[in-house]
Amino acid sequence: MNLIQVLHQIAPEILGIIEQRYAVLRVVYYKAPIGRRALAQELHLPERLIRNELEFLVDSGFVVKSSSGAALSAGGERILLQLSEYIRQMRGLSDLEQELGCRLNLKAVIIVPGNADHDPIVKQDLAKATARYLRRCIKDGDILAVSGGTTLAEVAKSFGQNGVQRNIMVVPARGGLGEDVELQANTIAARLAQGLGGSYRLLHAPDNVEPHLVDTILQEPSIREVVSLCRRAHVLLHGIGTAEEMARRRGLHDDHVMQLIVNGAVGEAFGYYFNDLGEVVYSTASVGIRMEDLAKIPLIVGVGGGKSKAWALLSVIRLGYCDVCITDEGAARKVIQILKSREEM
Amino acid sequence: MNLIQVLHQIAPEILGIIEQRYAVLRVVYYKAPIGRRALAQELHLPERLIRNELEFLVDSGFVVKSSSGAALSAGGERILLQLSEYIRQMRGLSDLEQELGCRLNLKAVIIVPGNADHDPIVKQDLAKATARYLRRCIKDGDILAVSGGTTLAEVAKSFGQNGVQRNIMVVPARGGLGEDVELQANTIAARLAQGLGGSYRLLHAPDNVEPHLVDTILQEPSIREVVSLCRRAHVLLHGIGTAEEMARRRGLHDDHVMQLIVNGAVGEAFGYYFNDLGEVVYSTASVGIRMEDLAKIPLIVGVGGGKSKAWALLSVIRLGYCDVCITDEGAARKVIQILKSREEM
DNA sequence: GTTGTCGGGACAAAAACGATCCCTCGGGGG
DNA sequence: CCCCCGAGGGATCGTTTTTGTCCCGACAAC
Repeated sequence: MNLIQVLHQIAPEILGIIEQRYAVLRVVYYKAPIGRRALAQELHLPERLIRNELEFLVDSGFVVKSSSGAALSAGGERILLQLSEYIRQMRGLSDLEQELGCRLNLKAVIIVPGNADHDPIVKQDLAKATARYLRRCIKDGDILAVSGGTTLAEVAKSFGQNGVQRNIMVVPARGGLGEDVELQANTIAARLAQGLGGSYRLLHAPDNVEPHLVDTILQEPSIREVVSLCRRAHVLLHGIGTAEEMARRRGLHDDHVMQLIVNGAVGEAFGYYFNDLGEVVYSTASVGIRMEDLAKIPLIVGVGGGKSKAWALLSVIRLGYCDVCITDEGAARKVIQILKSREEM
Repeated sequence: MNLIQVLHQIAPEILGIIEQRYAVLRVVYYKAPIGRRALAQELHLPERLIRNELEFLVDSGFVVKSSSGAALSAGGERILLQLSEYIRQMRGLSDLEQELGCRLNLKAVIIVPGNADHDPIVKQDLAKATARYLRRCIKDGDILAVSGGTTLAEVAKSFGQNGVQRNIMVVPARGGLGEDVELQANTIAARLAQGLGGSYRLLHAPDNVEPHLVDTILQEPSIREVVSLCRRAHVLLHGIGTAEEMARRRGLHDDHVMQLIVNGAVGEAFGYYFNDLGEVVYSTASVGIRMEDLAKIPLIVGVGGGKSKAWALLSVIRLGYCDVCITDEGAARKVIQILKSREEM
């Protein structure tokens, strides 16, 4: 029995204290400089309590205050990092990771605390965790294929700049999709390449294309080349989204979206829509990576958080083409719950 | 940086909570069944607080209440054991053990939390730790020699009964001394033998004997045999006392005692009185083990707690004939302090 | 039977908390 | 250049929780 378990039993109230203090630190870190009131609103805690916490943190030297609000000191950032590891343990996330990995046959699972549906900061944590993982597993000479979406955009943002030039090629795994340039695979590929100190290619093609045009488009040499790189990727990083979200981003009509949902579509990946058993219920023609290419990619990393994405995660993982899953506590617990309820049936 | 250090920084108040809860558990364990008021008095805490603590502990199932007071449940004893290890870590006793071991060239150091001078329960903890250590290191066929004193009496008491018969011989390392039968080496040897499941011999001789009579007494076969066993002991366990305490127990006159103290005597072992540098300043003739026999004993364990015994401990250890030291936090910190102040000089 | 201590109930004092105020100040936008 | 917003700090005040104390009936030991 380790210290955390003992504490759980002998002094359960302190875990709340720690989590609260951790929550404050974390928000200050991500939102610095931030004032008491904003902090209180963010954390749904009374302002006075925030004041006490801040006072303590300032006295301890973890937080510095300026006229524009509170920010973490260097020591604060250090302690936050340390603390986050123990928070994971406290919530039993290490165990949860093991359980998920075992049940779903994954090479690795990384779970960050919280629920991205309710707390936007969790998405940033997720992104940071993904960035850390990527930095660790990408080797020189690798080709990294990336998809789009808000989560991966966050990953790219959290990457920062890496001065060291490395021989890494980042390619978008899908074409252009929807409106927001920040969420495009192209944009993300470029950002990630910067962050990793590598180079990148752009895929100048729409993702959503008339089936009979796919072959024509692929004859265009610049597109062909990128797609071919993509299919030889060593690592594929893709954001996992709900079917509905993806269908809307693709600009499908409302009734078409409804149709998908009625058919049980919960997840989407590279133009294929799955039900929660991992069966394809609909597919759109797609420039970029295709299902049959996935088998050849040594490492596929799926990223997605929030309880609402649990079914999507499950469906994508069930496909068997996901080796590493990076998600959050909300989604992970829901997935486990779904799996357990299925066992009982 | 481990969890405890992180907690120290991020939430120092919780260490207090833990220590307090631990203190309650410990007292309940040693004084069961005990009531709120007695508990409050013992711990110097307000009664109401004790009530809250007890309520929590009862709800958690660690404590059971009867009409005669509170007592630990099986789960409570388990958690207390677990907790004590972490308390050691919290107070940095593991580090302290290492430091002492290193500075004084000891094979092993065991330090229990607290100060036996102020809190009698610490002596019981010390005894329990000693018992645990003995159980671990005594092998079949060993001869164990023991001295007397209050601390060792406590060790014997805490040993309990061990049903398993083993081939272990316990012999007293010194003769009879003073009045109280409970503190005699003979009594303790007998008790320890029972606890260890071994056999014992008694040394029917006074410890304090006229010098010219020593040889005569040693001619008595029953005495000779025990002393000879003693000198071939594999393990020697001796309680460390202050020179003054031992001199008084030996029944020396007040002015003689004063003389000793003026001469710098701070520690005593087997009839020899040392100053704090480990030099012999006085010796009485002694039946039983002698200084020159110590070198031949493979494992010498010294036990003693309380800040007041720091100098005695230091003097005995400085002799070089102590391999393992079992003491408490109060004494250990004082010893370190003494050593450091000497370095500065 | 007396006595001491047990747990539990009750209650006032005190402290902590929570929700708002107000004031001052600095920086960015008009 | 000035104004205004949001920052921190301090203060108020009713409410809730915690704390300190006392008392009571019960049980066990003497």
